[in-house]
Parts: sequence; structure tokens; C-alpha cells
Amino acid sequence: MEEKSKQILSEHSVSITNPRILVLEELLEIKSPITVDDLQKKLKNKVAKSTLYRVLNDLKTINILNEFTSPDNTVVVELVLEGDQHHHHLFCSDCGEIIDVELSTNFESLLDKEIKKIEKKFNFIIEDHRVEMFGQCTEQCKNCK
Amino acid sequence: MEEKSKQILSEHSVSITNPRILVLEELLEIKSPITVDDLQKKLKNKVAKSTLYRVLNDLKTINILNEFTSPDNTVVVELVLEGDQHHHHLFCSDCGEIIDVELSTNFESLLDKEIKKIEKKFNFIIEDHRVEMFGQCTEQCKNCK
DNA sequence: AGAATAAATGAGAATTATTCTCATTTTTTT
DNA sequence: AAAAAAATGAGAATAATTCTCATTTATTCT
Repeated sequence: MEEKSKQILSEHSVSITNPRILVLEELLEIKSPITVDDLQKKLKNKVAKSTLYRVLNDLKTINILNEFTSPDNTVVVELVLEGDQHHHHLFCSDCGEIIDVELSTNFESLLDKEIKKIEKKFNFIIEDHRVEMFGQCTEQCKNCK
Repeated sequence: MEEKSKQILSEHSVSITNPRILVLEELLEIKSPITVDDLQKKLKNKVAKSTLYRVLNDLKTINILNEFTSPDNTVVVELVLEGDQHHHHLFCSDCGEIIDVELSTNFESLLDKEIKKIEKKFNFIIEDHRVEMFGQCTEQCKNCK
């Protein structure tokens, strides 16, 4: 993971530093969305709080970090690398888990068509979209048991 | 609008107070999503900051306030009354405008089917969903000209 | 309607999340 | 290896939201 992290940084012409490697390693490790707060806990004593925020902003700048909020408006981040599958999110209001969800390609293409209509109607250029789903996992999720 | 506001409060068994009426009047007036900060400015000197937050929480409790965040994670609220049309949001990264968007009923029913599949797959009960679209309004929007 | 009770408000303090500052350390360039 | 540039850590500063508590307003109960 350390090698992969270094590679990612160098591919994006970002200087290779320890905090950046540690943050990337962690994000590669968990490979799913995580709140900034939880990420901070995982990196406790390894990366200063201010540095963590700076590194996250760096990753946003080079376009490999997706940032959004959970239903209670907590900020959540997730690494998105070149070639990763386009996906959406499912939020559990019981345990707070956030799950990556891929929708069928058929549905995605219908959504694209729908979006083209919206672009015309509102005279907009739409670059991105998100589908978010909210509910409760029924008992057997990893946090809820 | 004052009458309407009082009616809304009384229908939800919430005591009728001046700050609540003022906030509701404002939200009824603008009838589109607004950031808490902008709302605060509009109510300047009429409702204390702490009271505004409290009233917004009251409206959330009685389920007539939709709260979400814009792409830069600013909190946005919007009044959603009984019978209002289900809709989604379109965000302009140039001017910050947030537009209510209704998708075709055909598309919504396909989305519902897609969601049923997700419920099965992840053993979830999904209660709500959102489609968010991000882009730029092309020149003639009310803030951008 | 008026007194008694309960609830809501305003002002500012407290808390939380994030950004900023600046002296020191690390990385990159040469 | 030295010089220049960039990043880091620690904590101060800022912004958004919640909390506290004395006072005011609304509701309930005769």
C-alpha cells in the first residue's frame, strides 16, 4: 500500500511526504467512505489534525477524493481512483454505515437521458450527478448486530 | 402568508410564536432552497441566531423542512409541505443557485424499481432517495448575468 | 378574563469542525 | 551536499451550531 500511495502521488506530481502516504494508505485500506472524524481517529498521533485537512484538500485538488455529507451533515470522504466504477451511496440511519452502490448500466443510461433533458430545460451544463438512498440496514450489518 | 404560517403551526400542534411565524413566512415567500446563512440575513434583527436554529430544528421535527448540503457543504433548507411535488436539485457551481427539478414520472418509477433491487441486495429498508445534479447555468440565470 | 404553568426567546458562552499562522522540518532542485 | 521550495505540527483564529439561563410569551385551568 505504501508503494501504491507513492505511485499515486508521483503520478499526480505531488511531493511525496509521510503524512500524504499515511492518509492514502488508510484510504486505500478501508476502500469505502469514511467520515473525516473517523479517519482522524485511525491516524491518531501519526498525522496532525491541520495536516490531515491539508492533505485531504490536496487530494481533492488532484481529483482523487470524493467528498460529500451524510444525512446528519457530517463530511465523508472516499478515494476515487482512475478506472474505479461509477457508484452511488446508501446510508443507514441506525448505524451510520455508508455503502457503495452500483446501479444497473441500463438505469444509468436512462439517468443520463433524463439529465440531458434537464440541461436543455434549464440551460445548464451538468457535469456530475449523485443518487443517494437513505434507510436502515436490517440487523446483520457489521456495525448493527 | 402570516395566516398560512399560523395554520401550518397549528396543524402540527406547535405553539404559535412570532419567530416561528417570521421564519415560515420567509420560507413560504422564497419557495426555493436557501442557505441558513442567507435565511439569517433575510431575518436580520427579527429573529435571534439561536432562535433561528431552534425554529429550523422544530420544523425538521414536524417534518416540513428538508435539509441538505450544497457541493461546498453549506447547509441548505427548504420548506416541504404536504402535497408538494417530489423533486430533486440542480446546483450551479458558478453562482451557487439551487434549482428544484422534477424528473419524469416514468424515470421516477424506474428509480423505484432500481431501489427495490438495492433493498434486496443489501437487506435494507430504503425510505428516501435524492438525485443531485451539479453543473453550471449558462449565463442567463438570475445571479450570473 | 386572569392567574398559574409551561414553553419559547434572546444574548452570549460553549462546542465542534475547519482553516490559518508561523517557526521548524522535510523534500526537491541544482 | 547546499540552497531553495514546499510541507508539517502545534495551536490560534474563524465559522457554524448548540447550549445555558434569566426573561418574556403562550397556553391551560379555573
